Amino acid sequence: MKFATFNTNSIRARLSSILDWVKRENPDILCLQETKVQDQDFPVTTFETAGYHATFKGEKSYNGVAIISKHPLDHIRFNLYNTEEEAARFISARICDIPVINAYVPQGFAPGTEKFEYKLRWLRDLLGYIGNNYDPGYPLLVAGDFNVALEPIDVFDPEQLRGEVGFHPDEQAIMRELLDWGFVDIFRKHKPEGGYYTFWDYRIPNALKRKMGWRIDYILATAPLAAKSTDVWVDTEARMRERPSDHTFLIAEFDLDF
DNA sequence: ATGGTCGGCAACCGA
Repeated sequence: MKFATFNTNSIRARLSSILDWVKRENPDILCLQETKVQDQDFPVTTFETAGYHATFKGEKSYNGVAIISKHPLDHIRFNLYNTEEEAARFISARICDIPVINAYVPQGFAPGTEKFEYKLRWLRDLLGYIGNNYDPGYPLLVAGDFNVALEPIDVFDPEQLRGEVGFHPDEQAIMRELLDWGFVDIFRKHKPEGGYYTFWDYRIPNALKRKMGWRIDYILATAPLAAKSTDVWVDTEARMRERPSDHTFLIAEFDLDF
């Protein structure tokens, strides 16, 4: 079973590249973030024509998440909270009896701001939601853009970046709590060494070439599923050549019959 | 060479 996650930074702007990638890589499940499209405009038929099911929750201009799957999705949930007005950052579904959560964690702007507090609150609420609804002894996959790098080896310049948004101890503490609840960071399991990134800031010129990246996208799995992961990689080659996103595809392979 | 990121969406906001 091939599982992937990608922050699109507009699914409409990169639809043809994403479709090419899907046809080439043939993932079973693909979690997308920052689709930036309202539900009535989501390119659902494009994915259906390619042989995929799709579930999505979007809003105008910002955020937006989707799960694309070769296999039917059920038990679909669109909200982290039980409110109508929340941002489109959470979507979950069950695929072949495996629960999947796709999250787009708030970016946080800068420590000490209201946006940063919102990010911390959202992460805590995600942790609380998972703790209240799942059991670490059973299969669960959580993927997405967490906008938090955990360890010094996960950013290009830990000394300079320490304390900045995305590499701040308050965010890392909640991420660690989430992992300690019962997740394995699948990338770290297979690649214990550093220097692998999933995000390069557009605002840094030639950030990819200069290796000025961050590992802020994750595929997390509870122990019974993590035991079945066989490989993980970041698809830097296919980083949307003609229209690069600031993120890359992150892919994990599981020894599961799908 | 005298600038130097994107996308959405229509002026700037968010990343």
